[in-house]
Amino acid sequence: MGIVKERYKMKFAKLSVMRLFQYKDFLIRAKSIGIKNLFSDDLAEAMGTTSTQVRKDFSLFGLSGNKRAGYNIDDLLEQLNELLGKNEKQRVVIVGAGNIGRALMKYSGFYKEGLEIVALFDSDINNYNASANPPVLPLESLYEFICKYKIEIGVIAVPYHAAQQVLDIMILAGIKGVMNFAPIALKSPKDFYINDVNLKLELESVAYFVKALKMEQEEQTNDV
Amino acid sequence: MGIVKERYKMKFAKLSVMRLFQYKDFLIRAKSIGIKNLFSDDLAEAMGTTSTQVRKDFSLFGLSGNKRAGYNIDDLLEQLNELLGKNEKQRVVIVGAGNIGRALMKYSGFYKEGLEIVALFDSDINNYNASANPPVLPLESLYEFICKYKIEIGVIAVPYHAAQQVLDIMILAGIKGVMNFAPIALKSPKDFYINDVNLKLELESVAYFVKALKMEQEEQTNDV
DNA sequence: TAGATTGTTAATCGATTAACAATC
DNA sequence: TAGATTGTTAATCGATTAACAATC
Repeated sequence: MGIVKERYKMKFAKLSVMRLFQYKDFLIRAKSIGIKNLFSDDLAEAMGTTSTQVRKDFSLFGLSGNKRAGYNIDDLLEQLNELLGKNEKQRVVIVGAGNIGRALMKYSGFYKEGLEIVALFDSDINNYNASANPPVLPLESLYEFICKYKIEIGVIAVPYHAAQQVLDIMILAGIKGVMNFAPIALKSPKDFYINDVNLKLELESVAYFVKALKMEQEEQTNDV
Repeated sequence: MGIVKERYKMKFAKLSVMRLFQYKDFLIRAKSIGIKNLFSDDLAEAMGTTSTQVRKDFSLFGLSGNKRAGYNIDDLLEQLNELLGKNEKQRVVIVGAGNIGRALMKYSGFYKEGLEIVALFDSDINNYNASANPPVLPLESLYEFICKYKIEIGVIAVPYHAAQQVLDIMILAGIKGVMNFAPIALKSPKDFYINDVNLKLELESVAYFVKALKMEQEEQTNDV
């Protein structure tokens, strides 16, 4: 138990943690088609990374394999589940029932990862649907709901001018971390985790690098 | 002209480029309320970063200010527009007319950044709508459409089992870079840019760090 | 001028990659 | 055993941060 706790460190990079979740997803699929063991090479190939990266990640989190047979999928999955928290379910609320909010809501894979989206909240009365699963509730009931069900994770999928307000309510009600889609630098206490996801910037960066690629190719052509 | 070309380098990190787009958005808003000049400190504050970071980013891309008056918004915007390509419009196709595809489609801010979403494609006949703006077209017409309009940027918002197929068509038709929402390591030529966005992993990582925060706090309590 | 700010160089930090010893 | 694989240490790479000279 002490060892497990020891492993939970904030210092771990988001990217390492995300890769762990990816390994886990792949292992589940591999297991479902009857595979029992895997080498770091196999995992690396499937994920588009290197075997060194895989072993480094595992080593960082204290996951170990076997020098002859690689990694036993059952063992690894058990450790990953404990580490990534499949066992204790974590409940999530989504604020904003637009396309982004709905996209996450519809994703069915969270439940088996220990995440449960328990409700959406919206300010538009036309979107309310208390009997849906998950229900879409009025924004006014957000604070009470979070308190009542002791929710700790939130998703902010509202327009940017409403985001800080929503976050403030969440913080007050006891949420400990959010995924934020609003394009704004939110203010929060330092023991609060914010993961900003800005889809506009992600697409714009693609446009930039496509242009950069073209420039490079033109330059090479000119050099000849 | 040579100088501008020189600035377009693949080596620049995605994060720096994304920050440039953010600076630009903020500058546009600042300008719209009548501000003429800004210090790196002001920009940093608005973006939740540091003035050193701002100046470093600018320096990297050859953007300069003034030791007394900071940065002139008009000048800076002009340079950023040239650098980030507001001038030559780039057209984008989105494949997958689900919630993610629609979320991007509905976003109205792309046009003024030089990006134009010209069409969505879907395999479900119920989603077709050729007269919408942008139109939703059958997947079968993707290849022809890309060729005809010389599209260079794509968004892959389809289920993971269809993603590689869609990408292969895109590559064949002349697309140079994509934003990929499918949770799969796509294969592509090396002069092709892929920006993977995995919303599931982003949310799961929040769950992890919330748990990690709690563990740390418990540990501190125990230490007393 | 004195003070404030930029722009750059150097230092630090962190993540990835390479090298390789251990060992099954 | 010989060969293959893990796990770790060291090297590299890249990005952020600190320090500070230049200068308006």
